[in-house]
Amino acid sequence: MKMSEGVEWTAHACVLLAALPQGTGLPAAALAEFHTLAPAYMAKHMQALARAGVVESVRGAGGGYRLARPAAEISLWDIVEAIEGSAPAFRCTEIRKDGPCAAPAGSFHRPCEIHSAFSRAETAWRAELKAVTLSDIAAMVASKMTAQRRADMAAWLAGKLG
Amino acid sequence: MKMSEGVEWTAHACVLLAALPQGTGLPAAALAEFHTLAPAYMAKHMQALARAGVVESVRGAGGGYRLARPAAEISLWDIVEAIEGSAPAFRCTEIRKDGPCAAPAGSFHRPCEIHSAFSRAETAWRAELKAVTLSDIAAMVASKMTAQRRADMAAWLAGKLG
DNA sequence: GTACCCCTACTCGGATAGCGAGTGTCCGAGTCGGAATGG
DNA sequence: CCATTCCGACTCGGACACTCGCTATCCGAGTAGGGGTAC
Repeated sequence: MKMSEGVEWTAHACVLLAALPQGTGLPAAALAEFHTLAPAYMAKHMQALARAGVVESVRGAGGGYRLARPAAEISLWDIVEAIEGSAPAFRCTEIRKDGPCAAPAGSFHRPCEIHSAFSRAETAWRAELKAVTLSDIAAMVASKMTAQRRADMAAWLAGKLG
Repeated sequence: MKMSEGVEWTAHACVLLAALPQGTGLPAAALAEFHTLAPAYMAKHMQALARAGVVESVRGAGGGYRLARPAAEISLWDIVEAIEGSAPAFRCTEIRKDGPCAAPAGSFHRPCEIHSAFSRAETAWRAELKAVTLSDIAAMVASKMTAQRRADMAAWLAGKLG
């Protein structure tokens, strides 16, 4: 029951993208460099985000990834879904339909009580993630940022955006 | 991001134990047989529940597993924690402390915004699971059970508890 | 001077190894119950 | 008939292979941008 490391990587990368001027992006190598992460592996995760429609990819010189829609319309759940998929963590295999006391398949009240309890829990979990958008996080991060770090970022971005 | 199959297995097994007369139990082999599951693997999972204090084990002839406390005091979260451990699914590795724009380690507002958002989501998830007890599930299952199945179960249990 | 073409460099995308956690099984340690035995 | 002892069977517990998915990497496909050339 552990989440892929890629979720953390891409979440931070998307927050960085959200801080950029509208319409601009960064290549995967730069997104990895910003947090000192393995470039090839970061590239793989960004592909997943592109497939899911969270970011758009631009090939060729000066290309890279940029958010596919405004940061206020991208939630943490969108990122989790892109990396991990939308399948629930708890998979009900309906084991109650087998065994010496099993009733005929159609006679059960479905879904089973255990399954529905876990479904409720996951729905609550997803609701919390859907309530947090990239713009929320970017705003909070920006409000806590020191002037020094803000200057460092501006200088670094200037070198990347050319 | 998928949960161990053992959670489903042991959850159903515990509901069965909750339906038994107070103080009585069943061996792991019987718990597996009831849902046609691999006996050895079920035994392994029941060991985890015993280590976590959710069930008590009794060795020797006529022994087996029984709930360590009343069914109303055992939640689904207790079972998940026993099988999966209590570590959160999202592990923050603090990647923000590295990179060309990283500030000194102590200067960050902690925890990071992404981390706290995932923590809130997992807290909500756990709260839902903690709100559901074995007695809740057992009561719902019992209320939906047909007379035929109730008789089958009584006969099967008589053969096991014999 | 301008328009066109080509070529280089850059970036994404998918295909390919490596590794660790979950999956699945088995055999030894420990214990209870009952049968056999002697008083 | 009853108490004691011993034996057998049963059950848990941990140690041992195996599989699958996440981790990590590299190379090919495709494209933008700039320099060169012809008009």
